[in-house]
Amino acid sequence: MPSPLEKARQAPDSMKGRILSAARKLYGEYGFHGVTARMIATEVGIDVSTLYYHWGDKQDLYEAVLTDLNEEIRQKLAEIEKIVRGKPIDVRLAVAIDVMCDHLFQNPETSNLMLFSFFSKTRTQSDLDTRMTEHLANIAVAMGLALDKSHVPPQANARVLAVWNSIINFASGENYFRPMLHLDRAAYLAVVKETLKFILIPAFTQAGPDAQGQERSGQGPAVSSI
Amino acid sequence: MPSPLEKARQAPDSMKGRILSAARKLYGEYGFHGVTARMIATEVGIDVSTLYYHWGDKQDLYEAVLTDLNEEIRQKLAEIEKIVRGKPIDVRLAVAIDVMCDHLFQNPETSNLMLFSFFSKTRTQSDLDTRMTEHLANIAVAMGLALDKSHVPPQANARVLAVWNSIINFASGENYFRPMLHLDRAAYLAVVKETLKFILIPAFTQAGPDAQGQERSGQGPAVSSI
DNA sequence: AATGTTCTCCAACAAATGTTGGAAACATAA
DNA sequence: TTATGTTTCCAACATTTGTTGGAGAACATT
Repeated sequence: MPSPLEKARQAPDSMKGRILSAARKLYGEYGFHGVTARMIATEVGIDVSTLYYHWGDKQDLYEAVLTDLNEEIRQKLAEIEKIVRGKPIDVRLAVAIDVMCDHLFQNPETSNLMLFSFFSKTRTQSDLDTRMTEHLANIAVAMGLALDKSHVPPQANARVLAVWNSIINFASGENYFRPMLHLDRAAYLAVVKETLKFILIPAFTQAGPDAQGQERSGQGPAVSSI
Repeated sequence: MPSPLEKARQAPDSMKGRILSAARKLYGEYGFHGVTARMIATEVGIDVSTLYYHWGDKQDLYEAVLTDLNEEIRQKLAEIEKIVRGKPIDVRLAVAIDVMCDHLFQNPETSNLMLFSFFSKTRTQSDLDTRMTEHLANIAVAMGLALDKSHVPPQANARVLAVWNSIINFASGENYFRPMLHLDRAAYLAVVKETLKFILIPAFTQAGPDAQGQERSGQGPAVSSI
């Protein structure tokens, strides 16, 4: 029998897995409070009590969705890191932007769920929180903003967050932004990638590849411990 | 009697105004579906039916909140534009970041409400949508990314969106990000401002003040019609 | 004081929602 | 076949939620 510890990543054809992915889709669209147990059951095509049979209460299911989400992100980041290891920072950023955009545009609920976690009040502290800290630390080290995963200065984390958020914003906001730009999906995706590279790459390359974190133009204190 | 058209910006001490600001705070924290009419009434300290007496149904009240929000943003942008008119782009950005951050950190629900509008599915098309397009066009022209408010290329709008979103993300995400960075409010605000300047200014200054929109490093197609 | 208007609350209703008990359907093994 | 365990659904429950009617208080105007 499978390890009882692998709670995440249900077999997608099992009933439990089908419920999980329907819940994920709906929670991503409407947020926790915007989704009812019956909505999820209808999406799967089952009775609502079957849902309770497999996944305790609504909160448990939501946490399971977040755990699943976290695992997906971890995998994607590892995949990117494998591609860009050792490359210069501008290439790293360009590849990360391309790969993450492609992925997030194919899984629109992913970025939505992250944003809901970031910006809505939740009563219970979620699992995603601590995992997110890990992801950020890994990226910071990979980008050369910190030397040690366990000692990442706040400035470095903040820069990683800025990059991260920029990317997921455009993915999450497609329904809102794309009509404003009058673009079809493909054109929107292309413009987003181009814009992200335009915004993000100069910040990390301007001072030269070995001077990341150096302060320029005298705005605010310099990042010290890098 | 006051003009019936000034629906937004209620007198803050009137009952209608008190309800509006309580609703605004709560909708900003929990989103539309996360807030009940009774929560708003309790926050104000009145009975729920009094709320209905003043503001039709829950949806009407939410739309009123968005209209109010929009007016506040318009005012703030106008105020910024007055300060920075004619200044070079790096100064414009630095001032805009400082002023907007100060404002958003004092009114945390503002950025939350915008993000909810951007990223959650809403059944009814809101007023904020069209206003947001106007704001973006104004900023694009002010930043020199477009010559004419009515002809802003999608690339220019996308760049403005990237700047805009970066700012409101840090404000909205304070509850989530600040514990991750282990900073108090003041330090967080300082790091955010520094980070935003680090990320945003180089993109618009690197190629020189008269070359905004020029493509660099060969990523993607150039912005043509600027 | 009398009267009309505005405001506020109490109580209630219908619908929606989270949740559960139990019976049927299904599978599996003896 | 029977016996046993698993899965699914039907029906119902208690609570929450959006919403309204009506009675009284507060207030203004005569």
